[in-house]
Amino acid sequence: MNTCNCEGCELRSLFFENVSNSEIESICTRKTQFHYKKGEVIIQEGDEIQEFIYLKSGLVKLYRNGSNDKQQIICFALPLDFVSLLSIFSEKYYKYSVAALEDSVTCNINLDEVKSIASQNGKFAMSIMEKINKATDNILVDFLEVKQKRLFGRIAYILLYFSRKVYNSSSFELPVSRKEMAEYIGMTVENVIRTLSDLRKDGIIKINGPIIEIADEERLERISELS
Amino acid sequence: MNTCNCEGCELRSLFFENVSNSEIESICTRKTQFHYKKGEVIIQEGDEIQEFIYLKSGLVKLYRNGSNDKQQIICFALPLDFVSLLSIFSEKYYKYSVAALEDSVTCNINLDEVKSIASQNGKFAMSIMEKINKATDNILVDFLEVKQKRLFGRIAYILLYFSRKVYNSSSFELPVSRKEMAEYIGMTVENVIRTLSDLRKDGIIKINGPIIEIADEERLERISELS
DNA sequence: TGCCGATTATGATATATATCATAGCCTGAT
DNA sequence: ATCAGGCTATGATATATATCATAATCGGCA
Repeated sequence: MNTCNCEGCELRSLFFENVSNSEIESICTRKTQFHYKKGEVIIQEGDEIQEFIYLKSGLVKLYRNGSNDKQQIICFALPLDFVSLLSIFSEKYYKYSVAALEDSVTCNINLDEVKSIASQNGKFAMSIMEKINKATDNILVDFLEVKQKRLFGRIAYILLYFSRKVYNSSSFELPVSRKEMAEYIGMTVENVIRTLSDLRKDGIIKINGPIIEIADEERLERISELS
Repeated sequence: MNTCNCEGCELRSLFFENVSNSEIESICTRKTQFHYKKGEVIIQEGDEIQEFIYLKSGLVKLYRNGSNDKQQIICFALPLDFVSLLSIFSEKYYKYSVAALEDSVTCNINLDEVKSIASQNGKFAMSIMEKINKATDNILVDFLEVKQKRLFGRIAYILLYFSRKVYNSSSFELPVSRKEMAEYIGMTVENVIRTLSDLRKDGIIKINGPIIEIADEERLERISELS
C-alpha cells in the first residue's frame, strides 16, 4: 500500500509548505495509498469524513444523487487536486460521492492529524484555505459558465475542458459516457448524443469509438461562447 | 461611521471565538461600518480585495457579468453572512459584485489584519475555514437543486427560499425584481412573470404589488420537488 | 405636471429540449 | 454460445422555454 516515495512527493511542496519536517515525517509514515480501477467508488455519499484525500494520478468525478433518482456530476478532479475538500471542514459526513473515471491512485491522510497541525500552525491552515477556496471557486465558475449556455454551448464547453485542462491535446479518449456528460451539463443523454453527432457531421469534431478529436477548435470555441 | 457597540457584537462570538481580547480590541477600533441604500453597489467586480466584509443587517446579492452581457446572480447573503468570502483568500481582485437588495449595513475589517491573526492563530484560521466551507457548500447545494428543476420547480424553490430562510414568514415583500429572479434561476423574465401569474391563478400564491403570500405551501413544496 | 424608461404583464409564435420509440452494438454473466 | 442489460444512435413527436410584440403601470426626473 505504502509505495510512494515521500522524498520527492509533490504533496510536500504543494500542501505542506509550511509544515515542519518532523510533522511531515509523522504524516508520511502513517499515510495510506489506494489504487482504484476505472469505475470504482472512492467515496460514498454518507460516509464519515475521516481522511484528507489527495489524488496522485488518474481522474475522478464528484457527484451526488439528485432528488429524482438521477445523479448529478458536480465536477471532475485531476491529479494534484484534493478530492475530499468540499465540506471537509464543515461536515461530519460526505454529501457527495467520488468515483474513478480512470484508474486512479489516492494518498490518504488522517483528517484529525491535518486538523491538529492546522490548529497549531496558522500558516498551514491559511494555505489549505487558499487551496480549498481556489477549488470551490473553479467549481462555481464552471457552474456559472455552463448555466448561461445552451445545449450546444455546454457540449462545446465540456469538450474544450477535457481537451485543454485534462488532456492538453486536441485528441483524447473521452473519460465519461454520454450519460455522464448529460449528468454534468444537466441535459438528457439523447440530446448529448445528438449534439455530438451534429458536431461530427459539421466537421467540427471527429469521433472514433471513444476517441474524440477536435478538428476545428476555433469553431468549437465560438460555439461555446455564443451559447 | 463607527457606531456599533463591539461589546455585544455577534461577530465576536461568531467569528472571533478563538481570538484574544487584545486582538479583538485592535480590530474593533479599526473596523469601519458602512450603510448602503437598496440598490447600491457594495463591491464591484474587479475591485481589489482589501477587506473582510460582514453583513450586519439587510440583504444583498452576489452576482457577476456573464459573457453575453447578462448578469448572473450567484447567491443571496443574509445578516451574519460574510459577504466577501468566495475568493477572498485565493484572489487579489473580486470576481463578482455585491449589491444591496435592502438597506444594508456592513462591518469591514482590514483583510491583512485578519490574515495576520490567522497566520499566527491556527484555531482562528480553522474557524474561518469552516465558515467559508459552509457558505460555499450552501451555494453549491442551491445551485445543484435549482439545476435539476424546471421552470416551475425553480420558481417554487426560490419563493420557498425567501419565505423560509430569509423572512421566516409565508407573506413577505419580494426583495428582487422578476428580472433578478430570472438572473438567479437562469430563465427569462417573461417566463418568471408568467409562472408567477400561473401560480397566482391556481391559488397557490397571492400577489399584492410587491407582496407575495404563499397561500398553499404544501402544493408549492410539491411543485418544487417534482420539478 | 408630464414625460421617459424600466418593470410588470400577456399573447402569439418560434425554437430548443425532453420524451418516447426503435435498433444496433458491445460487454459481462450465465 | 447465448442472453440480458447498458450504451450509443437516430427519428418522430410532445412539451417546455425563448423570442418577439404589445400594452399597462409605476417611479424618477426635467
